[in-house]
Amino acid sequence: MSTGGADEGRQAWLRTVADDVARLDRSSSAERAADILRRSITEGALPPGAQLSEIELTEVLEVSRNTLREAFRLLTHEGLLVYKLHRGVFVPELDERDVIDLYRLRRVLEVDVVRGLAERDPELPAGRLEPLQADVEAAEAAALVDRWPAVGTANMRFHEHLIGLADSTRMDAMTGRLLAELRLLFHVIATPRELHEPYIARNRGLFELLEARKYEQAAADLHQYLLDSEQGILEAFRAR
Amino acid sequence: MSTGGADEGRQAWLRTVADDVARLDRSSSAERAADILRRSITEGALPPGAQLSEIELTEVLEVSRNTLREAFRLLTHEGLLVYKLHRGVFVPELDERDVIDLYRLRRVLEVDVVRGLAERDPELPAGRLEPLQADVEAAEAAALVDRWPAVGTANMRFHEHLIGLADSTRMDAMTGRLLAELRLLFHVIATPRELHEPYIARNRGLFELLEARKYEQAAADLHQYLLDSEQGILEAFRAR
DNA sequence: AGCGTAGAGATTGTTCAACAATCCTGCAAG
DNA sequence: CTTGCAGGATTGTTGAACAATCTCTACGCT
Repeated sequence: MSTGGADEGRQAWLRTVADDVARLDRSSSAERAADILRRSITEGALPPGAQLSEIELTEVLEVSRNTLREAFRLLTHEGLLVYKLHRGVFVPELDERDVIDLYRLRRVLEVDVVRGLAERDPELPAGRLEPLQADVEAAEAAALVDRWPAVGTANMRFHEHLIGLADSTRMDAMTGRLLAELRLLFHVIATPRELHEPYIARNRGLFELLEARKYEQAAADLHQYLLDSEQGILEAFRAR
Repeated sequence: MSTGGADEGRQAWLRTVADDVARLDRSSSAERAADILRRSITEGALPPGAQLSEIELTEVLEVSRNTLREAFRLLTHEGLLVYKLHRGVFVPELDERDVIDLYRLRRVLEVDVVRGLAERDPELPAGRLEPLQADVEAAEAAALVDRWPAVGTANMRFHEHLIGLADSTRMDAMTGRLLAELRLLFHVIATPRELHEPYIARNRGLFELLEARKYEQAAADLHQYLLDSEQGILEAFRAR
């Protein structure tokens, strides 16, 4: 086995392998069950307000009740399910106050991340923006073939990667939760095109501002962007 | 039964009762076990890095393994425990990067809350600051009798109530988690007095600024406050 | 008819005991 | 010094059982 290569290169290699191992290991029946349920919920198969019966799901997912309940707990703490004591678990029904709450946090966190980039610009390695670019292009490609839910997913991933630039595990965790709840909101909206289309171009604009290192303007744009997005969802909500 | 009283008063009364019921109903065994463990951890009986054996704890807490594992999950999502697959649960060992990460988030959230108070000042009902005042006084009283851990608890509660002013359930949840992790950090620090004492007066100062509705200055003070606090913890950390 | 109540049936909350899968330890071999 | 292999201990998962609670229906009362 070659011991060659700079220390830096070797560590990066090891880290990559460690990540892969962690991803494989991440089995655990409960988490696998949670993955399936998470997708069902975020993709709208389980509508808000729906109850998840334990007995039915143990049969479908082929896990025991105890394991299933552990999966429920996982999703509960992500905000994708709510427990009602002695009555079961339900897909939460979010209302306008939740929209406002979610967007308030999104604005605080995302704008701060972008603003913070200015200070640590020098230490940002090249290629750090590549995931953002990929998301922008994925959204544009999906729009060309009228796959609006896919556009929405790509747009969300854009924001996830944007937060990722901060290198803060806790921000990543919070954002994951916030965006999961946001996805919940999207399903009560009838017109996904009107909802997502305007933000394809805005994401590209944001990306180009970041690439040009105009962080302050990017932060200002993002702030307005999120205000507009919030308004759009609130209107769709009131018109439902 | 009297139906008298203003609507406002009646609602407050109902809410109080509802809270009590919820507290009694509080789904029991798993959460009771979690409560005990939470206290053991936040009070330092279980040091960072310690492993929690399932068998031992089922005997001590007198619950089944499944229930205990549910309690573990609860605490895991509060950040007070970490799971290592097939190896067990451990009290997390936080390092300097975690301190920086935690304080970055605290600054973002708390400063934003205070700044946001300016806009919604008119709709803030009177007496909203009372919990903060109580916390300040509790800290001062505890300091007089040299109970520094109690001072730390009161100071934390001050920040919890500060965030509470935003009326954001999600911010409350995040703050709960952040402060729980912070408490974890305190136990690797040998000198609780030096750690907490300076912030008794600063909390009072902050409270008085809020009372005087000088929100902008309060926000600026809080920002510096959190920077100083972060620095203090980092120094204690490096000197350990 | 309207209202409150009792009871049956279904669902969730919790426990227990057992087995499977994985990790850690110590030791022997190369 | 590293590698490979038992053996023992711990965690992961299951299924069944029972208790507690909720929902719904049917009944009786005013």
